[in-house]
Amino acid sequence: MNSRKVRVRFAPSPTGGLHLGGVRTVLFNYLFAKQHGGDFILRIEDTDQTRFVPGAEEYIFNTLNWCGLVPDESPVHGGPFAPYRQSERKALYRQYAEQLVKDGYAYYAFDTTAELEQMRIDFKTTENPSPQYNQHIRTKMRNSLTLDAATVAQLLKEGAPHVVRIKMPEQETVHFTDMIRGEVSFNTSQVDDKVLLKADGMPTYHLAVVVDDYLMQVSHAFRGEEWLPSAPVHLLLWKYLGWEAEMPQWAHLPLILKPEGNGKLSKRDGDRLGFPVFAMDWIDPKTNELTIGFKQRGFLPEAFVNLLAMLGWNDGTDQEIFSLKELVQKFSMDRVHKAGAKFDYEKAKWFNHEWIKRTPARQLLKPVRQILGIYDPGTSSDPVLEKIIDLVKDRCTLLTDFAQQAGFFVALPEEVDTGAVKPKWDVKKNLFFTELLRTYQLSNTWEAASLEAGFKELAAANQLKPGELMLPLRIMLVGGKYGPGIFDIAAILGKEETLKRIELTLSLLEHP
RNA sequence: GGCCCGUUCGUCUAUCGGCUAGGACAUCUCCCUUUCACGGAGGAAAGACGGGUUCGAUUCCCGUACGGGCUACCA
Repeated sequence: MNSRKVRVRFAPSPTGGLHLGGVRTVLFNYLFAKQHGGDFILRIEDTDQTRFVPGAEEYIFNTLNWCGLVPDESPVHGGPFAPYRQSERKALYRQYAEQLVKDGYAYYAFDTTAELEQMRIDFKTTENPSPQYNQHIRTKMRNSLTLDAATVAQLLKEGAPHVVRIKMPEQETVHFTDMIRGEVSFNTSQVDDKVLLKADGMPTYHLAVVVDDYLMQVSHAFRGEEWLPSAPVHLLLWKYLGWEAEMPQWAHLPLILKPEGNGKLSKRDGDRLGFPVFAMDWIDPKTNELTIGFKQRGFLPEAFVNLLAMLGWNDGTDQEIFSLKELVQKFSMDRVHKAGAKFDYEKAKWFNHEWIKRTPARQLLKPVRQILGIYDPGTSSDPVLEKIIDLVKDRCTLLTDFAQQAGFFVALPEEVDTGAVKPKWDVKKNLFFTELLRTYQLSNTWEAASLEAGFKELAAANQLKPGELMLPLRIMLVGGKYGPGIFDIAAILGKEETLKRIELTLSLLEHP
């Protein structure tokens, strides 16, 4: 076993928004690192210039920041193993690729794209619909294994475009112990000769991940299950490069699946089913298309992190609500599931609701101000807003729900649903409210209990049932059939505002 | 097609050989609430299939079925 310091890395490619699965990988990396007093490092895998999307790297940082998963080392934070962008480490990879060729573990391949395509057509059969560049095919292609040394030297000298491919051994069994799956093994004759170094001199993921993990002294490598089939390539590379003793421990995380049907969760599913799959809003600079994020949908970062953690992990008890701090304490790799989990947006919203309920009003001040559009503390002071938040937060599942649940406190209702009272509206009720106006006008105190008492007294005097009058009052103050106790609302609204709204609606009901 | 991984209520999951199979979301019923929610009580709901091993299998092994992933000079 190695006693090295724990160092884990998350290495996204900047090709778009960070989706649920991506953030969960970050989370598990982070939790494991922090739990062991280790480092969580962020590396950017931007070796594919054709897919690189400007702005994506910054977006990744913003997401990590919002979630509270700040790396110890990264392209922006710096660190002892800089640079952390693969595009800036380009020169490094070539030398290792050459070393592999020299040692006979890899070879140059000069095949053109067209030749490769032709090969896939020529060797395609019903039994083998997708022929691979493997130990059989390579003997029929143009590479340093089939060409004589002089020709190869000449081609290289001429600068002929070429790639470096790993030479997979025949009939060897490669096996390793996955932290989640246990013993996993592969027969090398089943895996193809993957490209290690591309014609443009950039490494593929296979070479880069091994070289960088080695150089950056990564001790544990967590990634999605979709990487499992290429694990033998990486294992062999560690061995061929002579670094076997330093190889990190692997963990392949289960996939997050789409809610209906089967398959990996994709951005499309979110669009189709109406829920976010990205942590934060993502605008594709190529298409200008906006994909809504969990943040903008009204999720608290605590809830988002919590829901992600529970998608594939639990602590063995019935507890479901965990703070990030608690997760760091209780997380354990051996309780991560093997099977993929379908994403359930309803449950996700439940997590958010729980977090809104248990977050102190103070901490909700900022997001609520943003949603209500009141940035000026003068409009509504913090203490008042805190009172409002405490009154309504139980009925808010998303932060955006505060718009409806609390909007009427800070502004006149946009729409007053007079239709809800009009059918039963009559002279007696009109009279009652006119009198109520006078009573409230004269009252010295202005708090919920006395307002309610006065209301009921007056109702009795007019021989009306309070129940019939509460809804009209609610419509007057709130505008609709929702919100907390009506006298609590009136108390916060204040005398002037309350009377104003009653008068306003009263005239609306009289002169439609 | 090949290789790899997986399989407990509709969904997320507990169970590390003794199970009347527990919890949560969703759903249904009732209570609370003179709005809408929150909340409370309760109901319905699961071990893919077939073989072993064992006194005993959801749990261990094998096979089958089903699902998923990979099969690019993408990660």
